[in-house]
Amino acid sequence: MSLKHAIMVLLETEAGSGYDLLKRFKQRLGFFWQASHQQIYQQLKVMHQAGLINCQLDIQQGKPDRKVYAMTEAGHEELLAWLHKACKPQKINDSLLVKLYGGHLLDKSTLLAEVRQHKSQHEKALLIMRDIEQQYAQLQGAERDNLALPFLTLRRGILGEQAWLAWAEEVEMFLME
Amino acid sequence: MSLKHAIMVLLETEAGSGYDLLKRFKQRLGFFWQASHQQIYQQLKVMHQAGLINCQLDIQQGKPDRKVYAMTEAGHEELLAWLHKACKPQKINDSLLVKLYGGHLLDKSTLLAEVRQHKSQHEKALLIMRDIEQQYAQLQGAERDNLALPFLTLRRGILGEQAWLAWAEEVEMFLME
DNA sequence: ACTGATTATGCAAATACTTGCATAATCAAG
DNA sequence: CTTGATTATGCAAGTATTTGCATAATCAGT
Repeated sequence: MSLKHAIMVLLETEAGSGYDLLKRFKQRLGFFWQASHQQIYQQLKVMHQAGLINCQLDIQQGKPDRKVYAMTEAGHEELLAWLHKACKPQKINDSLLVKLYGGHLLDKSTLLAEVRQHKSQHEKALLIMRDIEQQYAQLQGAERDNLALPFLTLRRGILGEQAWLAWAEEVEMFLME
Repeated sequence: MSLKHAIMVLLETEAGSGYDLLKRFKQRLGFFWQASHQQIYQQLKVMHQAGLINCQLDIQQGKPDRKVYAMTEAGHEELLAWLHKACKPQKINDSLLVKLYGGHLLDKSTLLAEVRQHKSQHEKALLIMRDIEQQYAQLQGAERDNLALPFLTLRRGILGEQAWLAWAEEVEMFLME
């Protein structure tokens, strides 16, 4: 399982609470790793018990206390071991394609409507990524160098979305006939 | 959950055993829906209990008996209901990208080796899909028309793999510096 | 003052998926 | 004649994820 390792990649750079991590997932890994708040909180508990991370209570008035987690030496070693081990190819489970495969049971206009709905989501995602790409383009020196790898993961998102949209045009062409 | 619905899309066209379905998943939906034999057998049992499919024993000598499943009326209705309902965007969890994001903890040559390993898998997949595309291109008339939607799902695979490989070149360029 | 979004955490139950094991026959190749 | 691949099915246990519920304060807008 790799939610554990995704969390550690984020904690390695900076300690944080479950809620912090939820936000970091959305902002930084969201295009290629999606995790819900329940997954994160449950996983943090398990990882804490396993000694991969430690926890410091940040007592706040009024608000519930924040639990700030940080990597332990054992966690760091586990992360490095994972990084050195080959990872499996991504598992793909895309219900839109299953639906399209069985689309002869549906009329074209229904399929078209759904494809277009998905298309607008992908367009939105692409715009956001393009925006981040622009911000990166304006960086210089060490700041830019430090973000080289995250930038490459962003490029994966951009190229992936472009391909999705190019495909959607082929689908639209067919369904509008 | 949609494994259920993927199975129904396959059973709708033709009845089959768990093993048949396993093969159909690999050959037909494999590029966008992956299911293991345990998943399929367990799911068939559940679906049978729920009355979505029925089961006929095909007694064979020597070999274990085949259980041949077919759609029931209730299953057909459930499938149609699912097809008419909008589906969620695909959930993406790609550990290679998590690894790359945290790649500053690793040396470039290690990352490069892993990316190249994945690249060869994607190249292989693309070749297979290209081959099926060629076979489709030679079809004519009704046979071709019947496969129009499966062909579009194949196109998704091809465009997706091409984008993946284009991205891999950017990554290699950076990692070879 | 109220409403709804955001911050912040969590339990419990249900559902889904993976891993490891297990059986057992047929068939093709060396 | 034996080895390994393919056909064919499944249990049991462990791990992971989803869904629904629950609490409670702050902050911005109306």
